[in-house]
Amino acid sequence: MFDIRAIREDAAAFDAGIARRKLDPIAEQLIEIDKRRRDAQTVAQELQTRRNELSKIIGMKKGKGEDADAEMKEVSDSKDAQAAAEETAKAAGDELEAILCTIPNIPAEDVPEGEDEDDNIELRTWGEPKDLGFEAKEHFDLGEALGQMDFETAAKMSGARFVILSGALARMERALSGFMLDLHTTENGFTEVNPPALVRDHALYGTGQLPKFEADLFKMEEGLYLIPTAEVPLTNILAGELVDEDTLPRRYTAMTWCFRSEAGSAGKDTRGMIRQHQFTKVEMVAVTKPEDSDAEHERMIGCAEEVLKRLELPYRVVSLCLGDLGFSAKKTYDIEVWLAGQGRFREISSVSNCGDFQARRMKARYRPSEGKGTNHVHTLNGSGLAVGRTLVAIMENYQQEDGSIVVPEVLRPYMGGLEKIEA
RNA sequence: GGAGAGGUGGCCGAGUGGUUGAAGGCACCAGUCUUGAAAACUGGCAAGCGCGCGAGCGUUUCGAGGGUUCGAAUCCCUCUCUCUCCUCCA
Repeated sequence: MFDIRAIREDAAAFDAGIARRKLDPIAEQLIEIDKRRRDAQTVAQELQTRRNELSKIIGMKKGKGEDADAEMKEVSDSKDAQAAAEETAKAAGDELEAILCTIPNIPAEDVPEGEDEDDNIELRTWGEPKDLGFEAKEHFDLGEALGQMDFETAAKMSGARFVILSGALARMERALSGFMLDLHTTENGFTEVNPPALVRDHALYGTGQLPKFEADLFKMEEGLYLIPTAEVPLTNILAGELVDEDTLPRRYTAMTWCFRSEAGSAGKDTRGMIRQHQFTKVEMVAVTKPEDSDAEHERMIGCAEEVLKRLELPYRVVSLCLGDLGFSAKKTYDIEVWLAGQGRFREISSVSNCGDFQARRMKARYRPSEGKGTNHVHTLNGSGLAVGRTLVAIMENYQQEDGSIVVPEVLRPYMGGLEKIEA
């Protein structure tokens, strides 16, 4: 969401900003609607001022037992005009918001040009894909051979894009969640949160999933939505709040299930665990002062990378190009992990700085220690990491020729000392 | 699912039609006092929007939206959210 006053002050900059999102100029139209709103509001306010004066006079006169018919007539005569002005102002305001809330965030200056993920810029790589010395298998072949990953039985009860993990693989998913949460809470300064997985529409509006992306969500008959990411409940902790500056930054982490209908992704990654309707993710959310969000962004991507370093999984970090940038983000780094079975890097984390875009939508503000007034906070979110995909990465990179999976060192304490997963 | 009670400022909490933007308290800021701090005392302290170059002026806001009235936090209606009890349930 954007500040209409900022658009008024520099319409060209706004249009140039959304042009990078391939959107046509719209500032002029917005300013025209806003002008209508303000003009009507001014008229309504002037009429109200007069009405307030008259009311006081009427009150005084009646108190003294005097006649106030003239004043009362003037008030009733102005009513229609005032109501009309108020109606015009409200309609224009609604119209303005309806447009503004569908415009994506303006990209940061250093977001690279580009159409799609092929144009993302690689910033760095870490680790070297191991030469296994045999032909690597994909995770679903490994998992099914182990008898611990069952798509067919899951489909029987839930349909496509679900999986049943069992035995050591199920335990490894749990181990990964625990490992990640422990890292973020004990070393990275995040507070662990166990939030609701069902949220109201306004929470999704606040983070930007609604109103444009309802098709990607699962909606309950009762009106609640299943969260597509813990970003929604974690960021909404500050919704509607006005907090003191010295309580920032806030850093939250949570392990939750995420639910996505992925309506637009039919045909992609139909096999395996890469793209599921339900998956586990450890999420990080930070809320900062505006001047701190860029540094927080770098910090957060580092927190996510640390997970992969400790798991000794090769990865690379890319900066998303304009065409690949999400709705609410002004800048996003993705981490792509090496998948030996696929022989390529695949997204395992996405870390975004949303600036004040979400904060405006959810009215999350802070009161500066010095100076007057209030400011909107900045919000950031990032996966740390997608647990299911991390499991996939471990299986493919740690696989042995006999189909067994070596358990990464750091996970062994979480798995009762288990060193290798075998059929 | 059934019954009831409520939504007031950053927080708590008074307030049933006429200087109530709203008592009081907490928090916060400034000052007095103090070697310093605490305590005590004094004063200050809402947000949004509009108009104005500006000091500033105006307007709105007591969950949301309608209504009654010259005038509504206060009365009426609808909606929404929260809480309590019963029922049910992990």
